Amino acid sequence: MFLSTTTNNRDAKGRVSVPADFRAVITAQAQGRDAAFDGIIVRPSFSGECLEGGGEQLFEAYRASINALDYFDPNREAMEQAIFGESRRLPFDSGGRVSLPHDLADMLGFNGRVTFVGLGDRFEIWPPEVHEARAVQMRKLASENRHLLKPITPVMPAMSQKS
Amino acid sequence: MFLSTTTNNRDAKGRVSVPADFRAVITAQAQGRDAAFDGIIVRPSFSGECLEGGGEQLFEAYRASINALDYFDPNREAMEQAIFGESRRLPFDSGGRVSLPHDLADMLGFNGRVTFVGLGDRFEIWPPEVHEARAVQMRKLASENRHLLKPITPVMPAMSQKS
DNA sequence: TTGTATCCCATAAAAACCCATGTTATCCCA
DNA sequence: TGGGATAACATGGGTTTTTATGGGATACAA
Repeated sequence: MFLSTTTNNRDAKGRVSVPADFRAVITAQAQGRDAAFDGIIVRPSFSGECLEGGGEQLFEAYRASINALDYFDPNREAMEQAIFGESRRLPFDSGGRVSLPHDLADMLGFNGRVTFVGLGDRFEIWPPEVHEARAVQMRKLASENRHLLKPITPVMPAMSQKS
Repeated sequence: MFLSTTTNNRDAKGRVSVPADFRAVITAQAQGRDAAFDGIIVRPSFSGECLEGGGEQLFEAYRASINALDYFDPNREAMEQAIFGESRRLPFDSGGRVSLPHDLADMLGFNGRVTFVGLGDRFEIWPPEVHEARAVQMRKLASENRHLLKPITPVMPAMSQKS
């Protein structure tokens, strides 16, 4: 599960460190599957304001979801284009960095620093200022609607007490 | 189940001992799941006055709850941001401590001592003075409204006492 | 060449790890 | 039931490892 928010530098070569715990999540996902690719996959979000990213697992999930659509459904083609056509593999270098292509950086307005936001199954990459402004709003909205969150912690399966 | 209230020191390195019985709860939860992570996860509460924390189980429950929201519900994005984006994994060291990041400590006003309050499925972390003041009010409010508590003690299935 | 991507090495700061100690709680046994 | 032995816990400090980050050297393509 991707958690927390981290802001890292994007250097002159376009390289950015992927937060270590994100890397750990991806590496863990990579176990238990053929998993050749060591890196992240990103694509412009539907809103166009940020990049959406994850490991190969996330995009496998998208594939399964898209495969559930009818083969000749025009929406399917649109999804295929938007999800698969627009995404990029960004391999880790030896230090756990990826290089964020210039065209994507330009599109999103990255200038020096980028913010990784963990969102459970996936993460997003934002220009720090844009994210900060948005986070304030989201926090407010979430707080106002927190009743939507059902605290559904499962009852534990008979915790075995030792004698 | 997280129970009781404990106040521990936060040392110069930002380390705080998680109460031993809280650790026991988390360890017990960690059995019976893949459970790689050994530690707690915390995030600023909606009120912003304290940290809310729990084991990975709590946040899995949040995930399930959030997944139940419609994919394009703006509330869902807000929840993802507020819950996942703002939370942090705090791994235990060998002595059962976590290090409480400076930015969170500053945000909440921790200066040396922190209070863990068990709340059943989760716990909260407060500056001791703030918690103490609040506890008085809560106690009063709870007392005034104690009629809301249904007497739910289940009828015990004839507990067989020997001797 | 010139720009771009990849690989390797260096480093300061932060995080994780290891060991030590006083104090409290728990156990055991007479 | 008293009290000493034992274990568990909270806490401190030093050391090692990771992490984020920079820069140079190399390979490739436009």
